[in-house]
Amino acid sequence: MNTRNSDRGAAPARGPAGGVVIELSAAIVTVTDVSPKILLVRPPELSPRPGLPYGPFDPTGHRTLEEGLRTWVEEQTALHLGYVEQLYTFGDRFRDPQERAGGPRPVSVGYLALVRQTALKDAGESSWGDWYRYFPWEDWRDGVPTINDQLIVPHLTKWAEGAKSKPDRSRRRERVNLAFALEGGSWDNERVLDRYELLYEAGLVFEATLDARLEVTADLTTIHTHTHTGAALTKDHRRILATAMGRLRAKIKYRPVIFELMAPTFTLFQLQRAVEALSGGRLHKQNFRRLVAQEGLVEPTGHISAQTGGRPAELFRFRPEVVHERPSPGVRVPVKVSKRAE
Amino acid sequence: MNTRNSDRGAAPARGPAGGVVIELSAAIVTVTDVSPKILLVRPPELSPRPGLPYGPFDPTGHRTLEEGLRTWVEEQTALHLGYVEQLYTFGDRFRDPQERAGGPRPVSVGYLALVRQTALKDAGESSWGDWYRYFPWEDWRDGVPTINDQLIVPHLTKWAEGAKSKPDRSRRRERVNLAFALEGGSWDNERVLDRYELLYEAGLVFEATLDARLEVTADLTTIHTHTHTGAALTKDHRRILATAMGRLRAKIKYRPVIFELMAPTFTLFQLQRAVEALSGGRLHKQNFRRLVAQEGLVEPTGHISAQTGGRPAELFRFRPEVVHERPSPGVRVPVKVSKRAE
DNA sequence: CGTATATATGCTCACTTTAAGTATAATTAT
DNA sequence: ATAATTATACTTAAAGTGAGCATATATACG
Repeated sequence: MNTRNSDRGAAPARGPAGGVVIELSAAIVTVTDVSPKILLVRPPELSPRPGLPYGPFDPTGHRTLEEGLRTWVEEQTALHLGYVEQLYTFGDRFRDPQERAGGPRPVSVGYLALVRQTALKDAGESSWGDWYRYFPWEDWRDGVPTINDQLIVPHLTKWAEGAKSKPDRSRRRERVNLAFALEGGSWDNERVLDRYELLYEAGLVFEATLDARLEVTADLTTIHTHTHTGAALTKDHRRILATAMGRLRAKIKYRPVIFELMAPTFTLFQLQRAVEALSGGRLHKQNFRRLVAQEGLVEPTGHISAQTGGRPAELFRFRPEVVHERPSPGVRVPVKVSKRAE
Repeated sequence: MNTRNSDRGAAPARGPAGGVVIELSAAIVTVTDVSPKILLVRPPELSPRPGLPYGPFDPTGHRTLEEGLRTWVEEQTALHLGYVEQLYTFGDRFRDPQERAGGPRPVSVGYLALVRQTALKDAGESSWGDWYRYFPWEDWRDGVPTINDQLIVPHLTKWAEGAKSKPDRSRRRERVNLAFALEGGSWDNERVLDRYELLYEAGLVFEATLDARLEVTADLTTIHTHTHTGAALTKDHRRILATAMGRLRAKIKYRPVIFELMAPTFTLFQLQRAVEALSGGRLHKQNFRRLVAQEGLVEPTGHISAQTGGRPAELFRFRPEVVHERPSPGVRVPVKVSKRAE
C-alpha cells in the first residue's frame, strides 16, 4: 500500500495565495471482528500526529468530486472502495495551520468509505487504527467508559460553570447534559460530533490547546495530551472522523450498509459483533436475530460455521432483495448500554 | 428585497481559468398555510429559468462557509436566516454550462435554510414559489398525482425496457419500482433526489434535454418542457432543491425543525397543515394531536385562535425543553397517502 | 330559529412492535 | 462427566400504532 498524504502532490488544485484549494478527504472504515478501524496515514513533516488520507481535487481531470476521491484513493492504496458517501464540507479558517503562513484557504470535502476487512497489513505510510483510540468516550460496550465519569463530565461541568454570563452558563450546561446523557437523559450514540465539539471548546482535546497556542491566546494551565482524552489527529481530522462515525452509526439503522463491511457469509453473532463495534453498545442477542430475520435482511446458506467454542452457528448471507421490499431496511436495534460493574 | 444572482459579483472567489470557484447556494424554505415555498431569483441573462440564490465564498473575508452564506444572504435580502444546515457539495463537471466556455470549475456548497413565513412580498428580483411547481409528482396530499400514473411511470417503464443489456434493464426496473412505489412498494417521501435523478436520466425533465443538447448527443425526439414534468430551474438547481426537500422531509421526523417555520403560537391544525405541506401527504388528525402532545413538542398557551369556521382551536407554542428530554424529538408521523377518487 | 357543515377534541379498541427473559440444544475445554 | 460457551426457539408484559367513534363548539344559510 502506498497511501500518501497529499501535502506532497496537491499542486493541480492549488490556487494562488488568497485563493481556494479543494481537498477530498476520506474516512475509510472497516471492521475486524470486534474492532472498528479507520485508515490513517503517516503525518506530514510538520505534525507528529497521524491523519486521514486526502488528495487534491483536479478540476480539469475529475468529472465529479466522488470520482476524484475514488481515483486518488485507488491510485495510492490497494483498496477498492465499495460504498462511498459524501459527508460534509469543512471550510473553517485555519483548519490547516499552514494557512497562517500565507497558504491558500483549504476547503475539504469529507467522504465516508466502507471497505471489507482485508488482509492488508499496515504497510508503508498507512495503517489501520481502532477508532476508539481517538474517541475512548464513545465505546460503551463494556459500560460507561471510566474516562467519562472521572475526567470528562467533571471538567465539562466546571467549564460550563466557568462561562461569563448566566445565559451562557445555562446554554453550556444544557449542551453538556444533552451530549453526555446527564440528568436522566439517555446516551445518543449518533451525537459523536456534538461531544467532540464540546470537548474541543472546553479545551479537553489536544487539538484545541494546540490551535489555541497558535492563536497565542492559550490558557496553558489545562493542557491535556492524548493520553487523557484519546489520541489526537492532524488539523481537523478528528472532527471529520467524528462526523463519519455519527453518520455511519445513524446509517446502519435504516440502510443495509453493515453488509459492505462483512464477508460474503457470516454468522449472526459475527454480524451482531460488527454492529456493536460501530454502535459502541451491546445488543440483546435473541432480539437481534429475530430482528434481522423478520426484516428479511439475511438468509441462511445451509452451511454451518467453523466452530469457535460452543454450538456451531449457521452461516447467513445478505439478502439484497430487501432493498426493494422495505422502505428503509437496516439494523434498527436499540443500542443498549450495558451497566458495568456497579 | 434585493436578492441578486451572483453571476454578477462572484469575483472575489473566482480562480484562474482551469481553477476552482466555490459558490454557496441556498434553498431558503418557508411555509404559508398549506404551501411550502422556496425563494427563487430572476434568471441571469443567459437562462430564461429562475434559480436558487447563490453567492461567492470569499476565502479572505469569510471565517466559515456558513458565515459566508449568512453574510451574503442577509446582505442581499431582508431575510434573517434562522435554521441553517449544510446539505451537500455539488461539483459535477458542466453543472454550469458557462464552464464549457472556458470558465472556472464551479463547486457549489448547498445549504438548507428555514425562515418563518414573512410578510415579504415578491419584490425586485426574487420571489417565493410553491415547491411542488417544480416537483408536481411529489405532492400526494390529494392522492397520487395524475402525472405519475399517466406520464411518468409509463415513460420510465419504457425507459427501463430500453436499456441495452439485460442487467441494465433489470437495474433500471428496480430503481423505478423502488423510487415510484411500484409493485407493492410503498411511497417513501424522502427519496426526492432518487426520483429526480431517474427523471433526469430518462430525459423526462427539461434540464436533461437541455444539457444533452449542449453535449450535441441529444436524442431530441423526446423533449418534454416544463408543462409536463414541472417547471425547470437553471443549471442543477432543481437537483439542489430536491436534496433540500428530501433532507427536510427526513429531518422533521426527528428534530423539531418544523417550529422554525411556524409563528410563535399556532393551532394544532396549522401545525398539521405545515407538516403535510412539507411531507406531501395527509395525516390522521386525532393521532397527530396525540403524538405532538405525548412527545411533549408543544404546550397550550391558554388562548384560543381567531375562528376560521368551526369550533375555535386552542393556541399552542413550541416547548424547547423537549430537546433535553427525548433523544430525537420530531413529528414522527406516518405520512399516509390518501387514496383519491378511485 | 333550526339545520347543515366545519373544525376541535376526547376516547376506545384491535393490532403490532418491542424489550426482556426463560428454556433448551449443540458444541469445546478440563 | 461436568462446566462453560455459544446458538436458537419460544413466552410474555408493556408500549406504541393505526383507525375509527363520539361529542363539543363554532359558522353559514335557509
